[in-house]
Amino acid sequence: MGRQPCCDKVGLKKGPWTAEEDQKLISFILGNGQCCWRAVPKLAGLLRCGKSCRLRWTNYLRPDLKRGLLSDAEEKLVIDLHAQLGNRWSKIASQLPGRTDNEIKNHWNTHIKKKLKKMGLDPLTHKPLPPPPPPEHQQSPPPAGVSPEPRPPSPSEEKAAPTPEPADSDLGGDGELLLSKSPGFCTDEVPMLHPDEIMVPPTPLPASTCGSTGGGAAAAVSTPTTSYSTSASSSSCLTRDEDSPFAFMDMDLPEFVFQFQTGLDDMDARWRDCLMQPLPPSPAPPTPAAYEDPFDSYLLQRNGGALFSSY
DNA sequence: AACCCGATCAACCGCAGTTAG
DNA sequence: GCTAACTGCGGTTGATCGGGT
Repeated sequence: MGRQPCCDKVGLKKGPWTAEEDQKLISFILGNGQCCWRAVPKLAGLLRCGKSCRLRWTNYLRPDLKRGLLSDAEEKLVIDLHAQLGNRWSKIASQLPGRTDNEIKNHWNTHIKKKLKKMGLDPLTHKPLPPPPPPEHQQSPPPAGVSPEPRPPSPSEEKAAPTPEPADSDLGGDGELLLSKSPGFCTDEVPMLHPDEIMVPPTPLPASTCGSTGGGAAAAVSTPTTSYSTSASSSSCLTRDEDSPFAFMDMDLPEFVFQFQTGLDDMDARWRDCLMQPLPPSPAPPTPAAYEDPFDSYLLQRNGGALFSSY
């Protein structure tokens, strides 16, 4: 006999996560570290399967995530990596600190694919597309031995796309990626997280500073998922990329960021404490004025008016 | 104002490899 | 060594949003 089932699928919740669920998950992981996802839902009091918890954490709640559109450099890197790795999104994501495989996959499918096609490149092979066939009323079958290109590949074809096998040797040798030695955080090598390893967001700056610092990394954090529109007012001058309080991890740090370093430990404790607080029975939406404390203000801005994101 | 449609992205599904019993 | 659960990955789906008509 093997192990116990990871989760009995009966009675488990599906669909978008609520703020309360997020808080429970964050609190649990902050308090206990990241381990055995199977046990997480039970211990955290969530009616989710461990898989769902892991996904939510790695794709959305993880504090080191850099949100927002990929920069040009990142996009170039993704294209470069895809040319060598194919659809190995997790491998590609591991070369882009703060990005998830899901995010890159989505970006590829929604942006990069189109760009490459516009440029006349096959997104699968990264080679020039054959010229489009002259328009015909009825497409006649291609001659024997001739591939009816171009056409969108079926999923199975895409899966079997000519992925240059990098021999999975960490791209060493000739196939070594110049950019693969980035010392950044690897998303598919997520270390065990402990509360004191969680980066703490710096105090937000007033909205008036947006754009003037060139960073504004902490000015506001949208909580996407089901609610990224809710924080529009507080983050209107920022891109989502800039929204993340953790976005500075691999960026040129705006000077003001360093001003917060000294108080970081204290903030860490408060971040944790705040997250560990049980939700009030019926949280009254606080008014912005009620949060004169920078940290509370951060939470307020992050979630567009609530300590935790409104859904 | 209402509707349509394309774009976006969080979340789910299912598979494969790994590992515990 | 076998079986079944666990974990991670890639593909796909569906809800939501915003722009156009």
